[in-house]
Amino acid sequence: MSVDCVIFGFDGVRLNVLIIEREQGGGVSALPGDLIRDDETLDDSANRVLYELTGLSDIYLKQLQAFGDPDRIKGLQDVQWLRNVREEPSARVITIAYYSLVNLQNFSPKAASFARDVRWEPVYDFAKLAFDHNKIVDKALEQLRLSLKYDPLIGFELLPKKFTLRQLQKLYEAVLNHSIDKRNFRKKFLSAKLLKPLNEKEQGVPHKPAQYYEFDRKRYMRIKDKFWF
Amino acid sequence: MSVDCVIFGFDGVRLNVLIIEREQGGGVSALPGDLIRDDETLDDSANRVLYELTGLSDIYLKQLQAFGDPDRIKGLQDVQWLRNVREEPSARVITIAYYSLVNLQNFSPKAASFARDVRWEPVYDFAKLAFDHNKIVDKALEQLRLSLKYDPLIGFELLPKKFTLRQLQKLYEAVLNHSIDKRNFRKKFLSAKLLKPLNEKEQGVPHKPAQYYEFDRKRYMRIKDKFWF
DNA sequence: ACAAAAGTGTTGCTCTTACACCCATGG
DNA sequence: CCATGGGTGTAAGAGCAACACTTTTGT
Repeated sequence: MSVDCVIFGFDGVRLNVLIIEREQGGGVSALPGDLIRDDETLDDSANRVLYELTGLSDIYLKQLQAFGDPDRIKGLQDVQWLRNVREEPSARVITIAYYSLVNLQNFSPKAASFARDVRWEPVYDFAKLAFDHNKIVDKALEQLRLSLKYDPLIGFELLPKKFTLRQLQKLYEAVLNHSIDKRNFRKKFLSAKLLKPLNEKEQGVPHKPAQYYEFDRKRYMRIKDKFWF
Repeated sequence: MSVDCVIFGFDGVRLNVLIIEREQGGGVSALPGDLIRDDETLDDSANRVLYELTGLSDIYLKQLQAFGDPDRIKGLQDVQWLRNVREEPSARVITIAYYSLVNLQNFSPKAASFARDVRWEPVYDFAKLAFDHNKIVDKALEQLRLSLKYDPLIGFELLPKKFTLRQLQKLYEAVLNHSIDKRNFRKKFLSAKLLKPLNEKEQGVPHKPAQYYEFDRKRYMRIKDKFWF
């Protein structure tokens, strides 16, 4: 049994996914993932694997779902790679997928273990990944959209502490993949009172400087039930 | 690795869950579940296990999530039972939970394999189940409520082919666990045009007989996107 | 001066909620 | 005739979508 992690990162313009490149077997790209140990919970396992391969920690990972098609590890390149790395290369592997969102600037992943490289790839176009990892990314993206629609919290995970309304909107547009009316967007967030305006504005920008805000976590805690029921 | 199935059934008044009682180890109650075979998909596995233990088939099972706490099978009675039934009784077992909804009248479960009894238990009060199965039921119920709120389809799975608006409303009230205004409820469903009125009314009831309806699946297919986005 | 993004209100529409009475049937 | 649930409309408020112009800054 294994875990695989879909880590979404936002760079201010595009939504990205964290991809590793494997040492062995021709450098195929894949999601960070590895076998689960016998004595750890699933959540712990996901955190450990992510840390071992990319150096990232302190990321809140949410379980997505299990993928267990017996043929999911039967691709030619996949079989080759497994022969190099696993004790029982043809054993059936069910994987539990996790996903998370981070502000890309705050994390600098470093390849380790059997990863020879780690990088951010834009979600809307990237190449074939190992196993059924493309399917897993699709599912994670679908889940991400749903969550964002029904609960704004995860959106704030992707942004720096201080951010402008424009940044927040760009994020929504990148995830939902469609444009949003500026006035309506602002109205919605400002009336929800989830944002604390700071005494600070953008500097050195060639246009009217924007107000900085931060997320009001306490206020969110008080009203979050509303978003779900 | 195993699968466990949470099957919800509606009897017209209350929401129930399908529970089996095990042959060995003092007749502990549990969800229908068993080990996954090496050559089957997770979905196939869930269907097979449900069939083997209860005789039920042709039920659309949806994956809920994986449960993998290493301590989940360490209860005293659980360990005893595993010793009787499993080759490696102390091996770590991750389980993939599935859930589904059925009209209780249409299915008559029959205990088989290591189940010595199968029965429906009301969701809102039942005793301790084996392993972490109570936690699984809670999670499944939470998921069921969310689904029902955002997509009416699954509600119809729980009802007979012909049903009255009252039955439909009772179902919603049982699942969501709160009462709903009759007029608003009817308005909502009738204006969505998801119901086809039949040329048939209730008979022999000691009050004004109610109109029977059936679910308009074609119409649903045309407009279902609306419910999700 | 120009380019670029910030910031700001109103209107019509749709959806949701709250609420009370008469009707048809069986016993 | 009584008990039981079936069936019906309206009004107020909330939330959502569409839409255009002025302001501030750097170059």
